Amino acid sequence: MIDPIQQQRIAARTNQILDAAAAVFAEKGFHATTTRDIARRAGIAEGTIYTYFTTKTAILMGIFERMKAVVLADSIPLEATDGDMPTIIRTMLQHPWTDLKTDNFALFRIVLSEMMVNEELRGMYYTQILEPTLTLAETMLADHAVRHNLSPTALKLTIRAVAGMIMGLMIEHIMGDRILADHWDTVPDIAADLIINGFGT
Amino acid sequence: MIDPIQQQRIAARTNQILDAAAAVFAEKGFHATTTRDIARRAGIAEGTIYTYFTTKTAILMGIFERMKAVVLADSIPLEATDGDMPTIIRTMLQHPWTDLKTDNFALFRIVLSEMMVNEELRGMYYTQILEPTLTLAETMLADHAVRHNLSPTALKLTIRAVAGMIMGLMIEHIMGDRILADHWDTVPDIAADLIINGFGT
Amino acid sequence: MIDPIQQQRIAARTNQILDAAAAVFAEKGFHATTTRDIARRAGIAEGTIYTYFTTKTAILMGIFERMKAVVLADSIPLEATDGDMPTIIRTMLQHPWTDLKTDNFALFRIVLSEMMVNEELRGMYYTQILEPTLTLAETMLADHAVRHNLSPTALKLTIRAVAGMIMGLMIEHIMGDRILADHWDTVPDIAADLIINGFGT
Amino acid sequence: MIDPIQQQRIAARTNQILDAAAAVFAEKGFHATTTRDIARRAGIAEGTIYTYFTTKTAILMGIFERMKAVVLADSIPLEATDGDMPTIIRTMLQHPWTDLKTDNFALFRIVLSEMMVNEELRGMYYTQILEPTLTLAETMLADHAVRHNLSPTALKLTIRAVAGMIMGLMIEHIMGDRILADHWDTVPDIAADLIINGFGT
DNA sequence: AATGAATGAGAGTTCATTCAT
DNA sequence: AATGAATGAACTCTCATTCAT
Repeated sequence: MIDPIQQQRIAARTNQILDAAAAVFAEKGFHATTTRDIARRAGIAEGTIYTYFTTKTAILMGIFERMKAVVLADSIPLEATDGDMPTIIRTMLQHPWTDLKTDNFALFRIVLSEMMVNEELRGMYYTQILEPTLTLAETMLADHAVRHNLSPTALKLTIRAVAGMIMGLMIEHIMGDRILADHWDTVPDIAADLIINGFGT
Repeated sequence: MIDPIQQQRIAARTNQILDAAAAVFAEKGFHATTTRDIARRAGIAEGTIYTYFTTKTAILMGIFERMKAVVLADSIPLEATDGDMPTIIRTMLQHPWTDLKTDNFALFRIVLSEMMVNEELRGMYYTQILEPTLTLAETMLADHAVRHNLSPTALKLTIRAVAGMIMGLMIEHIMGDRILADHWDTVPDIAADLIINGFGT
Repeated sequence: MIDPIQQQRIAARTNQILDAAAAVFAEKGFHATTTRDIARRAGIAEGTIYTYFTTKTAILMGIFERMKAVVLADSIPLEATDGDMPTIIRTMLQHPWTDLKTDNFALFRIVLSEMMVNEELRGMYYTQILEPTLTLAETMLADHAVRHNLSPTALKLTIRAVAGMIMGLMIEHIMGDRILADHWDTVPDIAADLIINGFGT
Repeated sequence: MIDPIQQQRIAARTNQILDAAAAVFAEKGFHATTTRDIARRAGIAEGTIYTYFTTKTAILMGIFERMKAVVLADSIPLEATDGDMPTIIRTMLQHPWTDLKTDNFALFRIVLSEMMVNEELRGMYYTQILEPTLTLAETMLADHAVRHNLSPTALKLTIRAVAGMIMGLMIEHIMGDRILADHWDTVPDIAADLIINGFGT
């Protein structure tokens, strides 16, 4: 019933298309990219795409799925920090950096763009990535919150603020900010310091 | 040379179109909206749009210009905080909230989406809104940085982190986060507290 | 009933529009010219055009009418040649040259272009200009035909060949032929010589 | 690398579209014809046109190319006249007649019309058809010119007059002249006689 | 499974013409 | 009579998707 060789072939083609699409999307954006562009880049016929994907949007979903896999794979180390607050924060902050320092940055731009507009994609991102991450953080920082008399809601909001900071910094970078571009590697440290110690009064 | 009545009529029609476009864009997104949709919503003929805008994209730019006007008008109070750090931070954080609590939220989504993909719009946002805001903040916090032995670069990065946090929180809200939706009014306080005092160790 | 001042005003406006239209048509062609172009050039409002012309095509007709007036005015000298064959031929050949050496050349291009496609205009040209001219020539050359044993039909065809030569030379000029451009003034003489004496065997 | 079956299919479709376009253009003119008209006439979808032509104008160019091929193919016999003046003239005059006696006549009208207005097309016609033809004639009549003491320039102008006569006669025919229509077959003889012997004094 | 030609709905935009002022 | 904003039909061209081979 399940032919593993078949499956491999399918997976290979699927990835081939996803790679091509990711490359062209990153260059031109989702809407400006035609299925013809994708096919050409993948070195296949336009029609072949539709053997593996029902829709141009489905390709974007596919790209998203792969990104998700990467992100989730990376959140394992977070579970190994074992309670030490500064380490937890630092780890939280450093991850997205590692993931996106590669060429995925341009792609993130596209996915984010489409996410703002496509409810389904937005839902997928929230349910499958953002929410689990936030929940994980809540769990890990629960003790700390108790120690510091932080209400559960306050904790949740704080965590959202931290997560938001990460996302916001990436967007500012995308916007073309030179300062962030020039000191991108030190950003996690600065951010971690800010989060832990505050800016002072 | 300048007929004020004419100008008013032009301004009125322009705004009428902008309002209609904003509404439809917010509902369906920029690409999914047709010029026909806009015309219908505005109660005018499709061709009339092109008396006031050269291009569908120009309408989006027009929307952006109006948003800019609002944002800049609101940044005046920031200059009146007169050096008190907590007040500065709190003011910085509270503004976007005021601006966007209305229906502009959905619109912000669209503009952001297009910004990720449209270089011109991105440039406009960065040059005309983000950069001036960041620069203003730098000026206001310069003294504080000196007192706390913060290098100019560290200050710049910190400010970017704070600004990023604001933007990130809005995006998380857009993503559909219930916690943020339910406690949206207390977010500025929580965020300000986090920035000023830190999360602790 | 007939107010002469009114009529003058109307004639003036009509000509103003016709001048403007002729100029723009000559530059950009009939289809590429918009009523807006014409209005701008004439220094009037777009709507005003329709007080004097029912249609954009009607303007072209108007231009044609004025050209006709010029051409017919010029054919008077032809009647004064008084039978001398070489003079007749030379006169026939020289006229169009005089008319078109001015800026009308570009305009002729446009009218010809539209004539090829617009039956009404074509008919007007044939009935009001070409046919009368051919008939006039037939009358004037009737004696000569008899003397040379030329059948009436042969005469008619010969006349059409001569008239065709004139038109064809103008078209070749329009096509951009350098030789004709450089020796445009001597063309009537060469042509007359060819018609009268022939090219030889 | 070159698949002959593919090429045939492409050529077939291209011609199918060209035929349809030629027919509709001839009926309604270039501008009055819509791509929809062409598609309908060709029995294909509108979009299919654009697999074979980049532009509506490109279709006109394609038609022109085919006309060119016909004309050039027909100019071979001219080279075989072997110096005999009357034969040369007669051959020169008879050719266009053969080419255009079919339904191409209406089409010639359209191409001419557009040529008056479209610089590119005009250039193509001049460089690829008219100029080569004129040059060929110059070569063939060089000896004759010398014998009759005709300067090179006079020869060139004379040839242009003859070529112009042909074109002019066709235009007069297009204009609806009954005489030419009724005696179209004898026109080349009359014209040749006129050219060779002249009209007399 | 792969191809790529064919499809046709639909998009943005133009512009001759109308009409309220 | 003059204006010029408004109109909306109509245009060319694009492109995601289908389907015969």
